[in-house]
Amino acid sequence: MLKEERQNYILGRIRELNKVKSNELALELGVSEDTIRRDLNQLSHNGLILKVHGGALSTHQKLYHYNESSVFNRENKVILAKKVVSLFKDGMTIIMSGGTTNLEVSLLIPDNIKLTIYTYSLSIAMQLTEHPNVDVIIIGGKLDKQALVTVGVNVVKLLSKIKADLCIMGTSGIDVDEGITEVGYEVSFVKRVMIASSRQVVALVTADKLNTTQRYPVCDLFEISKIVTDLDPNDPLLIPYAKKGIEII
Amino acid sequence: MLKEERQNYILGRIRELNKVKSNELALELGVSEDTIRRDLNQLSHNGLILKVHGGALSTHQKLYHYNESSVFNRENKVILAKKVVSLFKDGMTIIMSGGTTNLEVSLLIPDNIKLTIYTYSLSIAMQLTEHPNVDVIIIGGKLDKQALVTVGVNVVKLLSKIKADLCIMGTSGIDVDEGITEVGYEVSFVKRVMIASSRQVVALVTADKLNTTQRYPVCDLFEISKIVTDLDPNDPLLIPYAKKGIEII
DNA sequence: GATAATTTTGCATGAATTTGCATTTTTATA
DNA sequence: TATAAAAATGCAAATTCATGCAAAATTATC
Repeated sequence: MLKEERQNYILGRIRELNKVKSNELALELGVSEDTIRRDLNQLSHNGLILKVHGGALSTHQKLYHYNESSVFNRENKVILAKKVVSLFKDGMTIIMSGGTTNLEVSLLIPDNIKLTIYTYSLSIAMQLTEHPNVDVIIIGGKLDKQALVTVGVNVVKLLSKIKADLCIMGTSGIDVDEGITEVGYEVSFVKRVMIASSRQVVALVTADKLNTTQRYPVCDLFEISKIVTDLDPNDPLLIPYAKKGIEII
Repeated sequence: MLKEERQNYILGRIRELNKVKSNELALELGVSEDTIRRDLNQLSHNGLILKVHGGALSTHQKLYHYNESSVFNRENKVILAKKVVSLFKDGMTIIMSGGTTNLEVSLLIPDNIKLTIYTYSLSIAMQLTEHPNVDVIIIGGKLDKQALVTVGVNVVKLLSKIKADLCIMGTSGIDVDEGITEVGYEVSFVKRVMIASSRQVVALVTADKLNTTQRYPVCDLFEISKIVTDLDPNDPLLIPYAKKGIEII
């Protein structure tokens, strides 16, 4: 058995098990542990695996880890996110805003669906790298370290050139009369551009945002086509919105 | 079960439960409590968890956490990274390429230094959000999920418009005659543009990359001004490069 | 195809790592 | 303060590792 052949076998083994032990490989392949060690060192040297005492691990261990417990009100956001992903159809081009609700959405996209997603959120982009069939396009610009999103004129300029099927937009405030409003001016501006670039707008609204108003206006209710909440679609709180002709999910 | 495997399990457990108890882990994993304690101490030492009497707690309120143990050859990269940050002066504009060496650099930038950093690496951008005085500008584009960097024509177009003081560039191969070379065509192209946009180019070279050549040429040696390695600057391996007039650090 | 050069492999040695246990010290809590 | 659980410490056994070296296998060259 050739060296390369053996090393390919080891790589395959690591891909399937995520780890290998030197002594087991030596037995499996009928060579000395020294040889295995040398193989592992070479593979590790090429960055293909991670050598550890006693064997090796897959390097495909994530460099960054998502910390579920730091998401506020997570259960409700998951309920909401599940409804959102049901709107996704194969081949769609989608713009996603930032926020932890959208982050949950990106976690729940089924593996088999093919999408192109534009986002200016670092966290969402990071999360989407785990999805096998989503093409991610990051909208670059100056990074807001607090919100982990890019902001500024470049973001607006880039967004305005996109043509998307769907805009999945987190909200800070929504009200029957005032429409959708935002805390920050910059974000409100970006969201207006997102809306203009999308055929359909879906507003993500957790119950605590209903009937609240923030400082900066984003858009009137008639500009959005769907509201997704963590409530039952027939909840009385939602009736005024349904009456405006918006589909409630 | 390998030690690292066990520690990964513990980390996973903490992520999902927010806390673990030593005695329970010992039972779950079939090892002594001493071993668990040693694991917890090591993880705690790396800042990944918070060790407490009886077990450990999750530390990070952060949404994403950097996993140091998955970086290959980390000790040497840290040595190298320390030298790199010594080149940073207040007010500089810097372009940083991707790669784990540069990731270590971004970890080690002193808090008091003010910089503007352009990067197309998601991991580096994420890391830099922890720095109080660095303005981060993300170069957007299609995301390469493997390398966690943006690629494509947009990246090139945006890079070519930047004027930076310093370009901190990871390398895949460097050779006295062949200059700097890269594994992938796309990356080699991006690096050429980075170089053209910077007043000074600093090449990051771990010892194992010295005198190796990859498939795609990036630039000749005379185009770079400094080489930073994890070796002693007077190491005989580096003499041929010094003779070409490149400063070795 | 023969021969030389190079690479690969297995083994011996001592060093280093990992682990569990016994003992002592510290901590949490009633 | 008393008590039990947990932690620190030192130690020994088992395993793994790095290194040098010679034999074996592979590759290159004629």
